[in-house]
Parts: sequence; C-alpha cells; structure tokens
Amino acid sequence: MATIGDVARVAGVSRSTASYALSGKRTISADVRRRVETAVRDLGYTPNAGARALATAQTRVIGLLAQFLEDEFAPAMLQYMLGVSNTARELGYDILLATEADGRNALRRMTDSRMVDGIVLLNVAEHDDRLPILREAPQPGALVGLPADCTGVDVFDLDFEDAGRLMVDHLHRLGHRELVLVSQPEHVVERGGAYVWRLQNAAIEAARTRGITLHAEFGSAHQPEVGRDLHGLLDAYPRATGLLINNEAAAAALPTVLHERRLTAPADLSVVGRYSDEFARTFSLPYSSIESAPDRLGRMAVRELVRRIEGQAGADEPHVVRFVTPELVDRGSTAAPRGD
Amino acid sequence: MATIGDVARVAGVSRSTASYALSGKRTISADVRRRVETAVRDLGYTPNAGARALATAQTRVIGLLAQFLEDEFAPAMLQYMLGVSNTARELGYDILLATEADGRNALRRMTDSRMVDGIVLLNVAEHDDRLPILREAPQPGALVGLPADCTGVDVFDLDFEDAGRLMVDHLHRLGHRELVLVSQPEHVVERGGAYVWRLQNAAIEAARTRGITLHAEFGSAHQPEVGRDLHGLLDAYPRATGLLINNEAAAAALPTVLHERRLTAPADLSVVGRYSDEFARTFSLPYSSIESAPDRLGRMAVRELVRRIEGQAGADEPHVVRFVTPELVDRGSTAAPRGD
DNA sequence: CTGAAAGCGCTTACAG
DNA sequence: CTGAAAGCGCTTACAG
Repeated sequence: MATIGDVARVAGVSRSTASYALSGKRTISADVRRRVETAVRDLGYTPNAGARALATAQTRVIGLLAQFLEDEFAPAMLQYMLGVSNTARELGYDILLATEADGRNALRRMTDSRMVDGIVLLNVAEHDDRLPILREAPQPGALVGLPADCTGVDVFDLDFEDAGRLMVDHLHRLGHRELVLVSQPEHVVERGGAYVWRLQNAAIEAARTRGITLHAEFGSAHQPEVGRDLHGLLDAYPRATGLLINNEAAAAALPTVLHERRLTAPADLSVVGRYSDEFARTFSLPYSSIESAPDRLGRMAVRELVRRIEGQAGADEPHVVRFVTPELVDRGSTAAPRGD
Repeated sequence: MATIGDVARVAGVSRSTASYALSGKRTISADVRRRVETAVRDLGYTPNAGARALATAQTRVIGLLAQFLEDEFAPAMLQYMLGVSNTARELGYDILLATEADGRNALRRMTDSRMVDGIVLLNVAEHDDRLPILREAPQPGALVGLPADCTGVDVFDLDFEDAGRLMVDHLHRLGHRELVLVSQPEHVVERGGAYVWRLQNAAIEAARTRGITLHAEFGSAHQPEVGRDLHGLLDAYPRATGLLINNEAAAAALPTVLHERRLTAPADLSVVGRYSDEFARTFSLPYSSIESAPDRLGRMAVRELVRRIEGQAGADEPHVVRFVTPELVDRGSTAAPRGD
C-alpha cells in the first residue's frame, strides 16, 4: 500500500507538505495541492488508520456496547444499534461493536487500548456495573437508558413515566375504568431495568389519581410463554376493558392471543403498546402505541458523544440527561369500552 | 495512560524486555517476568491498539458488512451478525460494523485504511458489487451467501437447492400433490439474491420429477402486504394442500393469516418454512422448517477467516465453498393431506 | 509557502 | 538472558 512518503515522492514535495495538503491545516500553493492530489489518486493512497490514531490520539471509532440478554427481546435492540451506527457514519465515525455478555470486559478492552474515541452504552441498568469503568475511562460516554447515577456521562431515554401516565390517561379519557398493564419480566426489574418500574409506577399513580383500577403484571420475554401469560391475565381480569403493553414480546404475541380468544381491538378490548413504529411494522402490530423512538435516541446519543469527542462541548460543560417525550401513534386500537 | 516505557521503568528493564516478557516471544528470567507483571498490574497497563497495529500490521479487528435492505427482513439479519460477532470475540477479534447502504464505500474505507485484518460480507448477491473491491484488498474475505464467482474468497451458505428438494420431497412423501411456494420478493431476485431462485428452481425440478404441481410465487418482505399476498395465494390455489415458505416476513405473517381463514396446520394445510430456530422462537412460529443456521454460518465464516488471517491456512491453500446441509426441524405442522 | 525533524507507542531484528 | 536502536506511517511544532 502507498504511504504518505510515496505520495510526497511522486508529488515532489516533503511528507509534511503532503500531509498538510491533505488536511488543509495550512495554506498550500495551488500547484502543490494539485500535484499532491494527483499523486493520491494515482497511487490510490488512503492514510493508515493505526498510524493516524497513534499520531493524533484520535481513532474516529465509537465503541457500541449492546447486550443481547435472555430476558430482553432481540429485534427491539436492533433498532437502537442501527440508530447509533447510522448516525455515527454520517458524522464520520465507524462502530466497534461488542455483543459479548461480559460488557465490563469489552468496555475495558476498548477504552484501555484506545481503540475508540467514545462509548455508547445500550441496555443501561439502574446500577449498571459498566458505569464505574466508563467513568474512569479517558473517553466520553453516552447512554441510552437512565441509570440511578448519571454523573460523568450523557444520558438519553424515553420519558417512561410520562409514557405510563399517557397510556392510562388516554384510556381513562375514553371511559375505561379497569386496565391491565403487562410489563417486562420481573428479572428485568431485578437486574435493574429501571424502565420497567418507571412506566409501571407512573401508570399505577395515574390510575390511583383518576380513581380507576390498574392491574400491573409481569410477562415473559419469550414465546410461547408470554402468550400463555396473556391468556392468564385476560382470564384473571375478565372485567378489564383496556390492555397496556410495555413488553415487546407480549406485543408480538398479542394478535395470536386475541385471535384465539375471538377478540377484536378495539371492539372487545382497547390496546395500547409501547414500541417503535419500525417494530410495529416488522411484527404487523395493529395497536396504537407509545413510540419508543430507538433511532432518535441512538442519534441523540451519538450526536452528543461526538460533540464531546471533538471538544465542541466545552471542556467542563455539564453532562446532560435528556428525555424524549412519548407520543401516542394512533392505529385505531382504542375506543370507548363496550356498553359505555 | 501508562505506556510500555512506564512498565519498563517501573520494572527496571528495557522496553524491549518488557515487550518480550508480555508477548512471551523470547525466554525471560522468572525474576524479570515477575517484575514486569507487577508493573503492568500496578500501572494498569494495556497496549495501545493503534501503536501495536502500526508495528505488527495486525489489528485483531474483523470488518463486518451488513446491509439492512428494504426488501429483506431485519430480524433475520441480526442472527448472522451475532454469529459473526460472538465467534470473532471467542477467537480474540473485535468487530468493526458497517451498516451503511453503500457497502462498497464501507469496504474500501476499512480495507484501504487497514482498520481490519479481514472482512465478513453478509447479504451476498449473485453479482455482488463489493466483491471486486474485496478481491483487490490485501485482507482475506469470507462470505455468508453464494455469489456467481467465488474466486479469491471463502464462501459459506445453506444448500438452498437441497432445501428446496427437501421441502418438496417431504410433502410429496406424505401424499401431497399440489403445493404453493412463497419466495422472497422479486426485487431480491433482481438485485441478485441467488438464494431465492436456487431454492425455487430446485423445488420446481423436484416437483416435476415427482409429477406433482408446484405454484412458485413471490411475496412481499413487509407487513401487512405479505399477509395480503398469502391470502391471495390461498384464494388462487384452493386445492393446494401444502405451503412452502422461503420468506421470513411471510412466515411471520402466516399465523395471523391462517387464523383469519380459520385454518389449522396441519389439519387443513401442511406448512414448511425455511428460517432459523431462533427466528421461530422470536416470532412464535409453530411450523416445521428447514433450519437456516445463521449462527453456524457466521461461525464457519469467521473461523475460516481467522485461519487465513493468522496464516494457518497456508499461503496458497485454495479457497473453500462450503454448504450447510439443510435439516428439517419437525414442529408437527405437516401431515397427510385431508381425505388422503 | 515549504521542509527537516521529532514523536506518537509499540515490536523485532541485531548485538552482546 | 537482556538492551539499544530502527522502523511501522502518520501529524505537527519548529525553522526558514
């Protein structure tokens, strides 16, 4: 492969001049610039990334830590990854991807060896054991998901509390008085998946305020168990007229469950989910839902991360915690309850 | 961050000795080794990846080119990515991920700048425009998917022809005489997705040989269109007793379509799909299927790639084209046709 | 406007 | 068994 030395020789200039001509970091005569550009083209020159990283202490690579946990639903995770990856590319960064179970190790490897300029953490838990490592690292970090302690990192998440209120208020306004909320599996809560109880607690509180009944339950993250869970809940609460779904696997299973029970939404049951529009299309879900905006959250995280990497953020500019306001996408699966 | 120089100083040895003590590439006295190890621990030393890459011309990174095309089904792609990523990690490699639409550009960027030691291509088309670039690159490449021309790369794929025959034979043996095959969208074929017609042609040929009828059709890659496609096909061929599905989106939509038509497999219709077991679980698909083995294919591709990277493959060892033999996973969705 | 030189942090022949 | 030095391919102060 051609090196900057080859370019310099062919262009008849010094290596530093060749380098400056390419970076544009100092004024270069039109003639020299042209000769360098020609040489670059003729030789098919591309800078060696390792050498550049060594000289500049910048890799133009972002580390992406994604975990595919047993109790979470993989296709939902993919959306976040693509949001991060595509935004990174637009901003001129590549993605070093870690999917291994041991996120601490992956994080340490990437940051200690200086393979990356910054880190995006997905799947953030309440007390995420990767956070202490990330805070120690010299590279900035951005999270998708809200931990208990946000110091030292930029944090982006859906406002799950608002989402819980919105779901309950929407159905309350239509006249519903007894609702069932299906959350993610209880393991997720135990592991520290705060988004579960953030939505759930807010929904419970909203129901209490409105004086209506809300049965908050957990559902499996897997088929076919989650289908059985849904049948069980519909059996257990026959008078409930509204179903709130904060569990992607449950949402994916619901069409089949409703068919099996010969129920139609919204005629027999009003349904509101919480998932992305892309997810709804993939799984052909006809239910109104709170948009979880994974692509937007991924974009926001990368944008802020790059601002910090490139020093546009100001050395000691405080870190941000930013919530995306949930919006209800109406797919016509809610209405006034039967006989109302 | 600590450098090898710091380690050497603290251990009271030269930098080369420190380096050799860590690599084990020459004999080191027990005493020196111990001092170096202690220094490494005390300083929290990790080698700088860029510097090492520059010195050794090895990055221990594999480039993974995945495309999320409009006419393909994203969750299916994810399986391949995880197979590649997890195997790479086991073998000590990290993954540089490109998801951008312009795969040629991504490939060139990664290989020219020497960011990676090798490349895995997913989503390979019959005449894939990334292949000429990959062949020119100094790094070895492994493909998941069979192109027309396999020179210069290692190729791994499901034996789609065998899969087509297996599907037809299986139903023929049970007594079926009229079948419908739903393939991926016709765009995929036009773009050069050879796996579509490889399975289809083999199925057609097998049907001809057995003297039975096979209606080969294309289906959309999206919900809800593909559901309508399925209804249309079942309307068009009311006497068909067997359904072959080589289209992930169609497989995902089928439970709903069958419910809507009040049909049960295998009582009313025998169904055989072609997708992975993981995919079946995610989408709760109760149909017998040809295992597409994405994780296994990802593993195979990475293993061979690493063999070449590390020179265990022998400089001019011929490239391989390896097919995974399809296996039918029996989920009980096939039986003798009604009234047989 | 341009060049010679130092330095980024490693590894590895070369010498002893 | 160990050390001094060269070199990987860049960038960027320093000098002119």
